[in-house]
Amino acid sequence: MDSKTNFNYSVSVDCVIFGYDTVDLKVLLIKRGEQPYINQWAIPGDLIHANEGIQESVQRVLKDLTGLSSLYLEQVKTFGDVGRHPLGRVFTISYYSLIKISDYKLHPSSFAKEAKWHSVKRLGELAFDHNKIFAACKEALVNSVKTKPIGFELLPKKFTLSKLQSLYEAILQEKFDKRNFRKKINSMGLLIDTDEFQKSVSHRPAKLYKFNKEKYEKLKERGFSFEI
Amino acid sequence: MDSKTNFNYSVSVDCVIFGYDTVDLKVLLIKRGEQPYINQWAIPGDLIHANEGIQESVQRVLKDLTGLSSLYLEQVKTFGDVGRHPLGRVFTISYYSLIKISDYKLHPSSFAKEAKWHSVKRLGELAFDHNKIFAACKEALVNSVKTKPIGFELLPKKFTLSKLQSLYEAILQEKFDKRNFRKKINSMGLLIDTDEFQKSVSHRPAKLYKFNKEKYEKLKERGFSFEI
DNA sequence: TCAAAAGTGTTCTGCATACACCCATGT
DNA sequence: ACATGGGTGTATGCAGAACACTTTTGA
Repeated sequence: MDSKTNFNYSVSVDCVIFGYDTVDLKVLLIKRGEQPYINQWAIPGDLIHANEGIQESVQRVLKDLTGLSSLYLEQVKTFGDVGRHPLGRVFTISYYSLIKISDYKLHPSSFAKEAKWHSVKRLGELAFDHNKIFAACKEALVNSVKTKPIGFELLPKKFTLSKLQSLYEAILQEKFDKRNFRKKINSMGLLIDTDEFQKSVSHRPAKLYKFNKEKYEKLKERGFSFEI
Repeated sequence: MDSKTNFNYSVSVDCVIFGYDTVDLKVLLIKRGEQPYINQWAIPGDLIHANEGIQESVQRVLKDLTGLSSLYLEQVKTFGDVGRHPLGRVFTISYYSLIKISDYKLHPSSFAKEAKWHSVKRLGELAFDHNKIFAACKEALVNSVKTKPIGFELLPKKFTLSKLQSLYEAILQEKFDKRNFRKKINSMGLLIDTDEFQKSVSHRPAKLYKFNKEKYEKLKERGFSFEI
């Protein structure tokens, strides 16, 4: 730390953006338009600017790419293997975030030429060490989806209990019993029963619920812990 | 990423070293011998060298300071607020580690003039943003101590069930019922009953146990999950 | 004989699990 | 009328929580 000669590394953020579309957990990837790894899919990211905090930087990347702010953003892990970037020593701080796919439009001012939602089940080989980064972020998502009601954020404002269950099944890759799932959700008392129903479905229409975020915040303060 | 002009940041590792001494959970801090924050207590750390991986770097710091390798090492979070270091943009990747206090000696070749174990209950104001770093690492320790048998690593090879209980109580800041605690530990079947007992204690001598690490590894592979 | 910690079982309660049938709607 | 998913209750087992007395040793 004695001289300026130590200041010769670069630091970026990479942001694994998760979304959900009634079937599958998805991740938003960009196709690289330049070397290295040209034309390969990659996790969106950028170098951290000089006067920008880490989280600010992630939010900028996300906003540039999607026009959206994240519903949820969490730092996961920092990667910095010696050879991970051909141009020099680049550390990358990985985050994951959640957005609603239905809100998403590829943003015109984006730095990415092409961006696409990929099912998390079938990712090919990504640029750099991005497969490792993805795996770490996926694991972090799974962990916090079990202990925080962030899953709700991926659904439309009003949703049915079956949709909620499908979402958890997609993320956790595990089937749940319908009655037990509903029992657990109900016992938490975090849903508001709108008195609306699905329309024009060719079966008995399901009730629509909203997530009661205020109540969750209050319960949390009193030591309530969410668990699925 | 177009030119070398982006390579002007610095990256360090900070390592929160936890130990336990029959009463209290402790953390090893060093007293800074230079500006900034001269004479304040700080979490040991160092800049990452050019040809060194992140984890390698943490291990070097730990070895230089204590002469020991860590029994456990885990990356926690990266800090990089714009103003956190007066000399420039310095990111720090924080780790926590566990060592046995009884094995520890201040290493002669150490870069630290003074190092001392502090009870985690009474830390004063630390250098830089080290109070924030400490808090994050403490939380990470608590989380993994509940789900991995890393607590065992902090005790002598042979220990009594009461010592084990005290350790968990110190780390988790929570009292346990003696019978229920023993029941749970026994039901996991991870202890080897040495047929030895404490000596020259002025009360009924307690049985000594060893941790059965091999068995734990096997059980883990079969899906066993440790939980306290 | 006293002080100090070791050691030991049972009861109760609540939560997770397993499980099968009727209901409302569109076609 | 049929196909499709929506919606509901009960019985069982297991694990966590509460709880008090006897034992062994050194001083």
